[in-house]
Parts: sequence; C-alpha cells; structure tokens
Amino acid sequence: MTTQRGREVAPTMIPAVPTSPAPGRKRPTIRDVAREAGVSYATVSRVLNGREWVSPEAVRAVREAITRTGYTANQHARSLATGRSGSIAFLLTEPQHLLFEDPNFSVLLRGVAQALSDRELTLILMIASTPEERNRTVAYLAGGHVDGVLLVSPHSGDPLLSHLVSAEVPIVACGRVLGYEQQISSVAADDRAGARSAVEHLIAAGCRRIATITGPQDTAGGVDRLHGYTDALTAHGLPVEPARIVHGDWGRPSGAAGMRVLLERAPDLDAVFAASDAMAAATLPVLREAGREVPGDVRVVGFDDSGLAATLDPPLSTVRHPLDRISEEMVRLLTDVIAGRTPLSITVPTSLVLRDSSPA
Amino acid sequence: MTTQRGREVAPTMIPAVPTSPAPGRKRPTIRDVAREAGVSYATVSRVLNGREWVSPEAVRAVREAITRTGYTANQHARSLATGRSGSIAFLLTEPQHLLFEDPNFSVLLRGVAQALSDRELTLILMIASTPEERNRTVAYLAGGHVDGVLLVSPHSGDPLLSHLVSAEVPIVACGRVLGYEQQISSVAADDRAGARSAVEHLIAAGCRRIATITGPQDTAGGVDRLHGYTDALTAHGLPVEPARIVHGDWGRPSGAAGMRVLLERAPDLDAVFAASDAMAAATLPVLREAGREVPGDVRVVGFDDSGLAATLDPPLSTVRHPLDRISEEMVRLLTDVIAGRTPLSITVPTSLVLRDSSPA
DNA sequence: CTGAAAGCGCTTACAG
DNA sequence: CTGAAAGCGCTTACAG
Repeated sequence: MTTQRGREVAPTMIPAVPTSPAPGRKRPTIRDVAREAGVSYATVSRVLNGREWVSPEAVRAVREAITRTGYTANQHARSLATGRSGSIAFLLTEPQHLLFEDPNFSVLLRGVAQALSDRELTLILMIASTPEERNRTVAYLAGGHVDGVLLVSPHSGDPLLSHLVSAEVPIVACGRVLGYEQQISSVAADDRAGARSAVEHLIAAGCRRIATITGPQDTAGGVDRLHGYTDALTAHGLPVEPARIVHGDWGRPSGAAGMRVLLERAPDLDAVFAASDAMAAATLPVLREAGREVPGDVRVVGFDDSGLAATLDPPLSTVRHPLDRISEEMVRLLTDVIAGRTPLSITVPTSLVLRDSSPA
Repeated sequence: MTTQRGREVAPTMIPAVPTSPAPGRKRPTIRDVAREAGVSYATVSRVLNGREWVSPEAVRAVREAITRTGYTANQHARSLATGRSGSIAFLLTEPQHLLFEDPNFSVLLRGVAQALSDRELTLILMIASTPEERNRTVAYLAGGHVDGVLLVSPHSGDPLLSHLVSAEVPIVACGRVLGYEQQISSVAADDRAGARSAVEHLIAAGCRRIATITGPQDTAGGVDRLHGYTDALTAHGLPVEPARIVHGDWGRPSGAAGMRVLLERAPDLDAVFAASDAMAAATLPVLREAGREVPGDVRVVGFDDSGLAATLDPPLSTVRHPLDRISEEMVRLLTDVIAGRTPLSITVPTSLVLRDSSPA
C-alpha cells in the first residue's frame, strides 16, 4: 500500500501539460518587475505612478527591472482600479465627407489635440455615421472606455445624444445642443451676434434686398445665424422675405443649389449672407454664370473665416470665430465636467473680416 | 444608564453621513443586475455574452433587470478578464493636413470602418504628429487598449514603428513598411507594376522624354512607383535621366514646385508621370502658364484615381488601385495577426484609367 | 441549466 | 519608506 501511495504522487512531478502559456508570450506584469527588482509589487506601482515615499534605491531598481523585462502597464487593469481611462473621445456624427472637407474641423481637431496633450490625455477620434457604428460607439463610450466626450456638430434629433446623456457620460459639445442646453455643456461662437454684424455691414453698404443661405435648422449654429440675419433686418426696418431665405447643410453643393433657387425666387437680390464659407464659396460661380458681378451687383458674405475664404475669387468677406479659443475652452470645460461640476455653456465673440466680396 | 444606552443607539438610525456614494452616482454592476433578476451574477454574465446553457426565463429576468437598472458593462473589467478590448486603432502618422486633403484616405477610412463594423469591432482613429502625441499614443497602444493597429502611410524612419513592434502590438500597414517587411503585415497596391504600366502607356503614345515627380523615398509607395518608372524606360531602351526626376511628398504644393523644377532642368520633356493625383493636378496650371498644352505638348498621368482625377481640366489619366479591396484585406489580415498568425504581405493589382490628359 | 470561486493586473488605504 | 491585503467588475472553467 505504501509503495502504491508513493507511485501515485510521482506523476505530479512530470506535468503532462506544457507550462508555457499560449503562443503570444505573456506580457510581463507588475509582479515580474517586482521579483526582478527585489521589492514588493506595491512599490513598483508607486514608482510607476510617481508617488512619494519611495527610496531612491528602490526607484532605481524598479526602473532597471522595467527596462529589463520590457514591462508596459496593462491599461485595462489600471482603469479598472482607478476608474479613469486617461482618454477622451472626439466624436463625429456628421457623414465623414462633410467633415474632412471642412477646414474648421481640422483646425478644431488640432487645437483639441494640443489641449488634451497638455493635460496628459489621449485623444481618440470616433466616427459614428451608420446605425451599427452608432450603436457600437454608444456602447463603447457608455462602457467607460473614455473619461469624456467632445461632440462636434451635433444634430438635435440624434438619438445618440439621449443615450449618452442617460449613461451619464461627461460631454462637452462644440455649439449648443438644441434641447439639451441644461444637460450638455457647450462652447460656441456667438453665432447670432456674428451673423447680425455681417448683415448690418451689408445694410450699411446700401444693400436692401439681402438673401441668406442658412445652415441646418436642427443645429444651434444654423438657427442662430438665421436669427442674426432676421435681427439685423428687423432692427433696420427691413422686411424679412421668405423668398430670400433658403436652407443649406453647410456644404458646398447645398450652397450652389441654394444660390440657384434664390436667383429664381428672388432675382432682385443685392446681397447674400451664407451661413458657412463653403456655401458662400459655391455661390460665386453660380452668380458669375448668371451674369451677376460680385461685389458690384451682389455682395457676398460667408461665415467661419476658414482657410478657404481668403483664396477665393474674389476673396470672401466673412465672420471669424476663434477656433483655437473654442477648442481650448472645450477641453478645460470637459475636465470640469468629469470632475463632477455642473454643465455650463460658454459663448465666445466673433469678428467681421472684410474682403473684396463685400468691402467696407 | 439604560436610558442612556437607549439614547446612544438612536443616532445610528439617522446616519450623519449620507449613504449614497460620491456625486457621480455609482454605475450599476453585474451584481446589481443579478440581485434584481434573482439569479447569480455568473448567469448574468452568460446572458450578456450570449452563451448557451441559460434557461429562457433566466434570460428574460436578466434582460428586464438590465433595463430596469440601466446597466452597461464596464469595458475595462471585461477587457481585463478576456484580454481583448474589441477595438482597433487606425493610426495616422502623417501631419494631419496632408491626410484630410487626401481623398484616398477618406475612402480607405470608410472601407475600414465598414469591415470593422462587420466584425463587431470598434474603430478608433488616432493621430500622432507631435512628439508628445507619439509617446502618449505608443503608451496607449502598447498598454493593450486596442487589439491591433492599422497603420496608414508609415515612413520607414519612424521610431514609433520599432516601439510598436517591440511591444508586440498586432499591426497591419497600408503599404509595405520599408525595413519591417518581415515583422509588419501589409496590404498594398502593386505600385511598381502600376507605375510601369502608366509609363509604358506614355511610351506607346510616342513620348520619349518622360519626366516623373516621385513620392517620398522613405515610403514603399514612393520607391516602388519610381522603380516602375525606370523599369518601363529601361525595358524600352530609353535612358533614365536624373534631370527628369524630381521628388515630391504626395501633396499638391510639392507637385507644382516639382513641375517648375522639371521645366527648368528638362525643358524638352514630352510627358510627366506624377506618383499621385494631387501632384499631377498641380502640374496642370504650371504647364498651362508655361504655355505647354496638355496633352498636345505634354502628356500627364497621375496615380490613385482619386475623386479629383476626373474633375480636372483636362480630366486626368491615372492608375487606379482598389481601395475598397485594400481596406477589406487589411482588416481581415489584422484579425489573423491578432489570432497569432505570422505576418504576411498582400499585393493587389492596379489598372490604368485613360482620360484626356493622356488619351489612348 | 446554474452557482461558487478563482483570476485578470492593477491601485490604494492600512498597518507597520 | 515598504509590504500584505482588499477591491475594481468582469469571465470562465469547475462542479454540481
């Protein structure tokens, strides 16, 4: 019986299953580093997080062990423990082609990237156009993958918004979000005042039959810029003629189409205020084809002062909004919201830039 | 004393400290759902992951409990347990302005987004231009935040590459990565053959003094397209004249500058093969200004068949590469690499598209 | 079909 | 200054 027992034990010394794990050699963990450095893994963690109360020798030993083992922290474990991911999503909900064509977007992205970088946060860009993408994106964001979301050009009807809001994801939008003003913080240019100043400039220049091509009416920018237009007309006792108002979607093609409609419906127009530079740019060739000179017969003013404006023929008068300031404020505000502060909405002033399409 | 005691107990019924946690009301966990549904949390997990061996009643109870509690899974915990994040990074290392202007990029991105979506993977777009961004990005990727990386237009000298490779992050590049052919999988158009076919077309059309504006020589595409050019010349007994070769960076400005240099250094040229449509587009106005007619005096052929090509004046002959196929293969290959398969490099054929800038 | 338990790799009070 | 231990919220064999 004793021998039998002895025999039974033996097999455990020759494991049938190989000890090494799956093909992809396991990444070293904090424990491997600790063993290598001869300290506890709590100390390794302290060094990793640059916390105080660690002796210089320990720091050095850990540093060396880290390079020897090629250790990199597992971000998922870290995030699970801390509740923070260290990354921020820059979420695009427009069809992508509109955005990439839009120089504003590029400038905003650059500014946000810089502001985030200064705060040691990682920028993640997500595009949610198709329904599947939107679902997956919501799950991703609501799942805590990121600490907060920067929203670009949100449309008010978008179901994505309510999902994000009810998941209590910290959000800051570029432009007020219609219907969510109380729940979603935002940073926006003073679109209404900017549009008004543009139209008042046209009135001062003698124009009396001013048309407008608006932005989408489910965005705050689209609505506010139209308000600014009517504000100016009303303030100067000019009628607001529906025939002189057409709706666009910010993009060039909609600007060209809008201009054609205007020429047909309101052929006596003497100025056009387009709610974006892209739409304003598209009016130029249409006006030329129709035999109207800019600014001689028709003055044109855009909005954005995008890179495009100055390069057009003629160079475009437009309303400038300080995108660098906007991106900076968006990030600052988002960190506040993440820290638990109540939503806020910030408005930054615009300025009128006059060029040949409607000189002073 | 007894009364005293009674008094002492009372306060515990009116807790001084509020029971609710920090401002950000704690998210419900799998345990909350389990309690609500009256099952173990292992069962909740099974339902969540759509695994078998769960009774219909349990499934229903859990589903209801999930909506009642507003539960969303904590992705970090899930990733820590599974070792998978369910997301893929689309990494851009070019200065951003170049990419957003490039229609190819947009098409590629769209294709990748679709292919990823089909596989239930989330697309994360990351831009690493500045040194800080690059460091943060490497840390993010090496930290296991994503399951794999799709690399666009990588330049061979980029230190990012070696970091990613040594961190054993699964990578698939668009275009071979010079110096990393064995370690980084790639999907690329057959740049060399494509370029050769373009130049052979020019030769067949009677051109004998063919110049070229190349792409960057630290990218495989740049090198291969130049090789294709010399291949064709050599095969037809034509000399390769250094004066007829200038280097560009894919972008329009470099194409315009390159064309000016060529007109000076090799004024007798009768054709130009530009390694990108953007550069080819930029040659057109320069040639016109110099009084050369296209295609009468100088034929022009580009590469990419970007949206741009057909809209130019004259419409541009160019080499088309099937970006939809490339994006699809990149994603498929990446899933293979993630699964542990060895690196591979895939080449897809191109086709010549003839338009007025160099008709048949 | 279901539950108890171990484990993923960290961070962070809590005691020394 | 440092270590042992609990806990973050899941998944997944392992027993029933």
